[in-house]
Amino acid sequence: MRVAVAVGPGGGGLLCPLGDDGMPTGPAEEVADLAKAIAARERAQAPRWIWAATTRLYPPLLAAGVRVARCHDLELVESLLLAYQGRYGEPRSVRAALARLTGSPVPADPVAVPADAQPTLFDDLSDVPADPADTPPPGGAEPGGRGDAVRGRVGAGGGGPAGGLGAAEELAAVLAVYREQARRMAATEHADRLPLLAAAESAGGLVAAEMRHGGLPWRAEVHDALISDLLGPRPGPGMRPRKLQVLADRISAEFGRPVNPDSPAQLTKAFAAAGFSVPSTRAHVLREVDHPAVPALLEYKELVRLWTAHGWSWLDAWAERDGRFRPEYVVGGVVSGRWASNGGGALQIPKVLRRAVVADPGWKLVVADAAQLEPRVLAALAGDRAFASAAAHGDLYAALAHVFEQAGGPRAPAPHGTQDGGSRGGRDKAKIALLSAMYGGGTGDAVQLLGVLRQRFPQAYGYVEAAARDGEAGRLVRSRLGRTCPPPSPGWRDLVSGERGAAAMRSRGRFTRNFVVQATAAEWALALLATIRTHLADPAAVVFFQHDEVIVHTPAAAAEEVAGTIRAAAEEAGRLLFGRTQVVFPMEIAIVDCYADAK
DNA sequence: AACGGCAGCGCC
DNA sequence: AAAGGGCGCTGCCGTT
Repeated sequence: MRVAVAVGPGGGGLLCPLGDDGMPTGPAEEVADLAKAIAARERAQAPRWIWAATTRLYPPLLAAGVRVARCHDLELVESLLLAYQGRYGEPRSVRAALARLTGSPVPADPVAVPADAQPTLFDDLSDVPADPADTPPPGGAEPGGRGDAVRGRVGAGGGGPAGGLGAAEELAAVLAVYREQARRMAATEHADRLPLLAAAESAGGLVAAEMRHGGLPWRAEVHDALISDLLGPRPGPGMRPRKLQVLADRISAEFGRPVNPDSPAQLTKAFAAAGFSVPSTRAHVLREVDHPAVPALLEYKELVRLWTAHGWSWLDAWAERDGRFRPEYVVGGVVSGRWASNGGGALQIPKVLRRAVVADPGWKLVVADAAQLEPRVLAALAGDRAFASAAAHGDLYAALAHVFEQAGGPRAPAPHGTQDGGSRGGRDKAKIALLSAMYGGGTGDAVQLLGVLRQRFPQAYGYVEAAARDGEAGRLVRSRLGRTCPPPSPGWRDLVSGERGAAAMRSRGRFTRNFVVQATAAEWALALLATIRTHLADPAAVVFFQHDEVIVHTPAAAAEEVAGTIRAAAEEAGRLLFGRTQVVFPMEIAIVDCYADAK
């Protein structure tokens, strides 16, 4: 069962049931309260909702207390299909897709509206004024500030009517573009896979909106205590926290002159004056420099990072009064299909701050992490029997180390008594070899290990090698379900034939080599997330997702059950992508009160 | 004063 | 121990 949706003015809209062929089975129904109508149909039929963009449609539904199980997000799918066709970065809105279909001028995508300007009602495109002067920017933004974003959104309309689409036009566009997308998916050599990817991506859009709506539990007072302890009390405006000032003074004293530790240029000069020529002032470089300012400098770097990225201004901006952190997630924001985030650095929460992520009283956090996801994905992708059987159990790296040691013969005997079948050092080497194969590295020890990898696991090795060769030749590569890497940049072919062409060629090879694994891992994670979401019993909710890790916030009594749901979802994700495979995707799961207590 | 590139470092 | 892939965010610094 499928129902197409279009948004009208004043919270109303149009609903149109579709048959299996994607054609309407009857006339569209005009409804005065779209949220209410969708809620009723969701209860009765739980259809797949066909709509223009989850980012526009779903937040107001959530605000009205309405959740849906499934959708087809035309905008996200348009991106996937354009990429599949090698047409990266073209406008992906429904209006643009329709314009391509009808041969009319293609409007540029609207500039993203600021994250804090979320609509409280349905904003259909016809509500966007033709003249920005009609609408004062939210929050009374100063000229040249947020107002420009609003202007850009309207002005980007191109050939369409100035005010965008009315409900009837939007519905017509949704129907036409949906049918066209189905046709394009069916026409690919991955006709059975792209629809899976489309469904997973669309489900991702739903979870992303729900995660933003629900928020990650965040205890501002814990965060504050933590940074106050490390940095000293909150300083006045324009002042450094006390501990940073102490360190800065000590650094200057050790150099014998004032040095701004925030300035790489000043630091380089100061080191030069002291007789140390440093190529950069990165921490790992400075660690090797024998100068008395170094220890204070390293400590300063660590703390200043915490202060600037996650200090009190972060708390002011992001820790909401109801004890939640609500970042904006951007589904498919990374070309590999990983998510990006907008504001708050949601996908870069430092480990020390995980202390501030605490379950509500009577609730638990179920923190689940896919163990060694990318190498397992490679094993399943390549269909390498030997590699897959190494990945058929718990510790993949240990299993590989075992194989390596056998390959090495008497020269590298394994110490006895280790329970995982290989020495610690062997395991680390296996890990390095594998990461080198997937990332395109291969210096030092890794060269030799890569040779072993190639002999013992020719298909797995060959799989990433082939992806690298494709990239070096300027060709496209795809994930398991058909997500496609960008073509080389316009100047790339000239660059490659030029003087320093080899470097550019290898660089693209490393990118495509990694792409096939990273993008397939990302879609495995998407399938995991979607499956978890559909099997989660009501008050429990996914509150965080980061590449290969998911956190569910649940009433304590249901925590064990949630853990089971997650394990089952991991198996299901493997089946969805790879069918029958002996590769397993084990999850490391911790049931905790505080994120910092996981693993 | 505003903008963009870069350095540096946090996460996977 | 670092390197190899992907990001976001901040402050510095040169340019406009």
